[in-house]
Amino acid sequence: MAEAYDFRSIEAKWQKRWEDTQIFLAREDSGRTKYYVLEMLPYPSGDLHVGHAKNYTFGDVVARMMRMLGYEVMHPMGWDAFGLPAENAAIARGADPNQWTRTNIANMQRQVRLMGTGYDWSREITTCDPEYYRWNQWLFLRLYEQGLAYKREAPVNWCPHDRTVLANEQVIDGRCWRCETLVERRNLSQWFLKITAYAQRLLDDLEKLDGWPERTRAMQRNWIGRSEGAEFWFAVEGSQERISVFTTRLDTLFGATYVAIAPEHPAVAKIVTPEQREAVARFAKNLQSKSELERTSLLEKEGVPSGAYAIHPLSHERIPIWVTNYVLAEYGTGAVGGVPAHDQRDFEFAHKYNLPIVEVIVPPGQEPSPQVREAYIPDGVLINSGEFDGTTSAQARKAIARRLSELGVGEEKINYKIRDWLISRQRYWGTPIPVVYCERCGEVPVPDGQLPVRLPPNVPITGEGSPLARDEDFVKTTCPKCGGAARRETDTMDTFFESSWYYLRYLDPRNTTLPWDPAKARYWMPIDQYIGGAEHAVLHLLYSRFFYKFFADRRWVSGPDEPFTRLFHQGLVLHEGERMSKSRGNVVGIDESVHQHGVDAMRLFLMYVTPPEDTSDWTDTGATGRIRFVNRVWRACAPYVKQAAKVDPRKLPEPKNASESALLAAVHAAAKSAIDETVSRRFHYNTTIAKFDEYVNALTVLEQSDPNSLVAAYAVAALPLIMAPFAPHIADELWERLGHSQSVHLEKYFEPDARALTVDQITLVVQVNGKVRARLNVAPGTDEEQAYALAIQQSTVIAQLDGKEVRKRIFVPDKLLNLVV
RNA sequence: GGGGGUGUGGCGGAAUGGUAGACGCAGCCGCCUCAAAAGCGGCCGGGCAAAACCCGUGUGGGUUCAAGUCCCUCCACCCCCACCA
Repeated sequence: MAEAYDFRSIEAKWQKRWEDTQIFLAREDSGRTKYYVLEMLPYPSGDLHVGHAKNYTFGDVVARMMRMLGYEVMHPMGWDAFGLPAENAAIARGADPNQWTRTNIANMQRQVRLMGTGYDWSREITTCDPEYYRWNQWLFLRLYEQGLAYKREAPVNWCPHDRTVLANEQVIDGRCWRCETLVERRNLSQWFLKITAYAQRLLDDLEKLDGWPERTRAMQRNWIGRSEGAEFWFAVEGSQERISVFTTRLDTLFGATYVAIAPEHPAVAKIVTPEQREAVARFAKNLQSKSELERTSLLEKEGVPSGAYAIHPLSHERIPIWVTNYVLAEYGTGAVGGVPAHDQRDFEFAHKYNLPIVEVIVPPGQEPSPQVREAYIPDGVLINSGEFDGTTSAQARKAIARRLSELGVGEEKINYKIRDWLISRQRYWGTPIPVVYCERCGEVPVPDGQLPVRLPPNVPITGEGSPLARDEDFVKTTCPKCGGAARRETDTMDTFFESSWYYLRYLDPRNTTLPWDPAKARYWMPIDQYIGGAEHAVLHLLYSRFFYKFFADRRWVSGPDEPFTRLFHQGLVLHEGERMSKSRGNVVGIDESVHQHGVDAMRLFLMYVTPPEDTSDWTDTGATGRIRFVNRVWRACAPYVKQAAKVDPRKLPEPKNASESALLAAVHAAAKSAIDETVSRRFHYNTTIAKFDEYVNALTVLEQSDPNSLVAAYAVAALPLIMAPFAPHIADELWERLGHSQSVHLEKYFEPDARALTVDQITLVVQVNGKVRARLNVAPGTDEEQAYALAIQQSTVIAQLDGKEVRKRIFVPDKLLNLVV
């Protein structure tokens, strides 16, 4: 093999070979311990770039390592194929969404194969296949039966550009997460999933997920947003209405000098006085015309008096009710007690409208302020609070809650920020919601036997209104209950529905009677290592946890009721320091990169440039370094292949000299690093690949001094085993040239031997008062006395000791000797 | 405002409390070559002519025989959430 390394033909050869021999199939009956590693399934947007490559390469290295370490590895791939871009392509250039999606999938399949990733393709799924989405519908019906899927009218987020509603999780800074259009509020009748029923469990179980990044757990905690407080009501003077409010600061209750209420609150219409009716209506209308963003980013708090008065539940004082722009209709009860002295927002509002400011909390041992200039937020001691004066905030919260409860006007309460998950979309390219509306029977779920409710082809997509609603052939149906005329639901499901359970379908992708066989879930679940972007922290990852808990409650899965034991967020890939984007024209595509550098070099570069969780920067010069490495491997191995073919890489040779033991140590250190980074789940393969460099460097050194070295031949024989998960193509090619008939990827991983890692000379550091003064080359195991005797002969040490007495010696075997004087 | 995180050469980064800067990129010098590319060898934190010595992991302190690493202070930057009552 004197020829130069031709990565193009060799990589293509092995990709075909792996596929033909199906070496990556996952089975349940191997008797091995299972390991399920999964990258979040991609949306088939058209082309893969090196950012995708980093993600899939990382998962593939982990999968190949675990397989060689003796696990039965599940590593599947699929396509998250429903969604807006297909439909937008249809609107923009008349493409058929199905055709558009299928074309993209075909191209991306080709590219994924081009990367040499070892997937079990027999389990591939595509979520827009009727055989997939029928199980979406089936699961929806099970949720419906349990009261966890329901329809109601509610103020929802409406994206005027995409002409659909959005889940709360899909509104980012008041804008649509896809097109960044300002989102509007609309009252619409929509389907929801009752994720709030699982709020507490979703929160509590975050504690168990110690294999997740802390920031992701923190984000979910914040999103669920539990707060402990109390709910109580104000009577409205001269009315039967009561205004309920939620507060976490019941200790400040006596400081409430007004009630603030959201304009959308249903009580507003009932309590507003005739004189104020017009002003309130105008205020509400003005506010409604504003987008969510304009509304929530308003700095100025404004309001109008309703004209009505509330009665304070304890002091029985009469306080005004104001309709304001700063109380959220969707959180808590939509109304709050205004406590200007102890809440900055209330302070600003009261200041503007000259409402009274009553101080009720002071720091312990302090007098009330002569003039309140800003809200005092911390806990303290109560004043101006009747019988509660002198108690601490913490005591007062309990005591006041008790009193309100005795009076029957309130109680302690836990509130969550999380809302139910809105899944209706007024779009075409999604799973039809399996419900019909019958004039006689009302809302009727489609029976299982009639699934799937198929998405009709050739529906014109103009972007105006729900496309399915215009397809009369689809809409007109008969009632499953009475057989009478009925109309189908024309909304489709949020695509996060299908991605909340797809990892279970991989386990049993061709099952025609159930979405998956619970026995298969018992073997494979939970997912041992999940890999994907941090942007899904509260969308996909929270929805999936919710679904999985529902499945666990139904006993469709067993074991822990969390689907993802360990989670890893890979970092972005930049290009020369900039974010890759089509508009910048700086996207580094897979085809281009593979053609230029080869797959192995690309994989090595992506794993080498940073630890996988960090942002990495694709630079052509950096990638060049890994091409050099691949070529170096080839050149360094070439002269030894003949000899290495006769050497057993599992049998440790005896080194004859220092270069040989250095190479031997480098070989074993490289394997040890690969194993350590994998089993520790740290995955810092950048350090492993650095050790590959040292491996090949040591081999090159030996090659020049001793072309017949047996240790060098051994290093060449072992190299494919050690590098296989990282550079799978060149590894298999070398393995074959060494005379092996079976793929190296089916071999057991190389086992590092501690004996090889011990070298005959170590550097022992001599410190004086903690500063390094000399380095001794000694045999490992040199004891303290020997080391000391050598150390005090060193001129640099003598100079530092300068006749002073050595008060203390610290000796760390094979590491250092510190002399304290 | 709340939460999470990060600060190490020109750059990416390495370092179970124990030799700071492994490995690579860029750069510089040399060998090879008619020449270039590739390859091979060497240098590469700062100060000094310099082995020695001094300084050096955002800042200031502390713990320790020993701190990039542990604790506290401050500074800077990044990410997420946010009139959430």
